[in-house]
Amino acid sequence: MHEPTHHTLEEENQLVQIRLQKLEQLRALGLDPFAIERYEITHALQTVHDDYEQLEGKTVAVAGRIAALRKMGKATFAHLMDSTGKLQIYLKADEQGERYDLIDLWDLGDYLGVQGFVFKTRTGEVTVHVQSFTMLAKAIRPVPFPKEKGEQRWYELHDVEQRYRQRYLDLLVNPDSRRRLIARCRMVREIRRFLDERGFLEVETPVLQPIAGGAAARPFITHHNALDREFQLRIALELYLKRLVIGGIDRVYEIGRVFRNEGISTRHNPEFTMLELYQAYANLEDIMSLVEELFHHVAERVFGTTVFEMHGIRVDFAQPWQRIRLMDAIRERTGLTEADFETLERATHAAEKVGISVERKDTIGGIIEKVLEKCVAEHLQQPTFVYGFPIDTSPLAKREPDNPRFTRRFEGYLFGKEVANAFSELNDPLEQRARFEQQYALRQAGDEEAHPFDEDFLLAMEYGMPPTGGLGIGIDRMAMLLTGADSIREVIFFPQMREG
RNA sequence: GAGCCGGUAGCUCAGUGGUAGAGCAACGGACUUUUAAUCCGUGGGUCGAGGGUUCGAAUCCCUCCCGGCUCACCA
Repeated sequence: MHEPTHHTLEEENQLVQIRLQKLEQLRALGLDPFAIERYEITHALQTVHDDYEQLEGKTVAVAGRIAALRKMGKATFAHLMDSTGKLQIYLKADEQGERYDLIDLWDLGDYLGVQGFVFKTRTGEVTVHVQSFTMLAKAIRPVPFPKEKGEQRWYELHDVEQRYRQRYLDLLVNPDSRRRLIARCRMVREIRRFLDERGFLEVETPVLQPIAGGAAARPFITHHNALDREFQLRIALELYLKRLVIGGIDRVYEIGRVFRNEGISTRHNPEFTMLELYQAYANLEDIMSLVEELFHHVAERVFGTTVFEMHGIRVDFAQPWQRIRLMDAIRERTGLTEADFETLERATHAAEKVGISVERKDTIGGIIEKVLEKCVAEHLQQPTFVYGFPIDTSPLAKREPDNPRFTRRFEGYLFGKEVANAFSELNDPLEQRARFEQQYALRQAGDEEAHPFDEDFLLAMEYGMPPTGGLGIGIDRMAMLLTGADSIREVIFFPQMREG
């Protein structure tokens, strides 16, 4: 634990000192900006542009941050910014009288409320001719608003570290960041809307779990003082949602944070957002259709198009996804066949032939999935369902009836990256017990990420679980692909950072 | 965890052994339809931190911190 660092503003630089002095002057004049509680606005800034025809000559009240300030003697122009956009304001000295000098106490970043009439300058820009104004709050640190001309920007906040650590500044001054992060929020909203329309119930399940199961990953561990026992932070939503299906909630989903105690990279944040849904009486093909419709819906509703492009590849979510059996995809790309993976020895040999190093803990299925990741995934640019995953890496999925080494499981790929994972859920409690036992054996053999044995979940399944289709989607990854972000940190407001 | 690159003014960046710089921002002045406003002037720095080499270090060496990219585990 580190003691928090306390700064005193007196120690800060002259830019802060000057703003503090301006604040004092305002207070001395009885205009303390921090005493203001409310300012009644008639319009958001963008709506003044949108409704200019009706508003011309009319009086409006608007508010926002000062994002640009151009004082030219006895006339002053400024731009206010709010969450909808920007609007220019105009003040004249002879109309304002003594109050005109208050402009000298304005800084970029301050909040201003103004009342005035709407007009267009001779260069055609919609502007509010200010009659009265009030400072609503003051920024005592300089906000790095860039210089702008049209779409061009100068002196923009580029420093990646500062953009992540002080995301509020990034949001204020970098429109691309703002658009991308808001798009992610709207995606989540549209996913909810899509599922709600189809009769799914959104639920919340425990984050603190006795045994974090449902995926292969190392958990975070925490401690409950009153119970004096250890809990793990969830690594997946799966096993609790299935308990709810057993409890009669036939269509259920959760969008929630899960936690995996693993490395941080451009594609990994220790806490990330998962969507998992379960639909009783649905099979794998039903879930494929659901995924197709979900992406179509989100694309259209959030981005207004079904066509997306990344690195020169165009995809269209109005089209059905391609479907290919995993072992067929591997054969197409490597020439390796199912027979090459019959035994661990042969599978190891086959993997090494295509340049993949096999670790001791790898199972046959693990090796097959490595071949998928290394040799096949990058070719799956168009939306594609790869189905028929090995049984030993899919301990919660039903077997394929005619090929028991593989399961009724698919992964959805897009632009070469995995975006969805779905099973026809295993609902046979006897087989589920046997699968957990296999995972337990792997764990005993040193695989820390093998699925834990969950006796309480088995108990639930023994009371009867319907045939069920299930789906998991990494929301952050989905947001990266649809917004064209190269790093997961660009689609998470506050990504994990080391202590700075 | 490994390799490569980076950290200099509020912001964006120059500066590779010899007095710490530029643009924007700030401050003072001029300017009543500007819009990267313009013009004149002024102030502003723990050069990520610590140690070392040297007459002299932002610069060379070592250690550490933080970030980026690539790789490995994974979603």
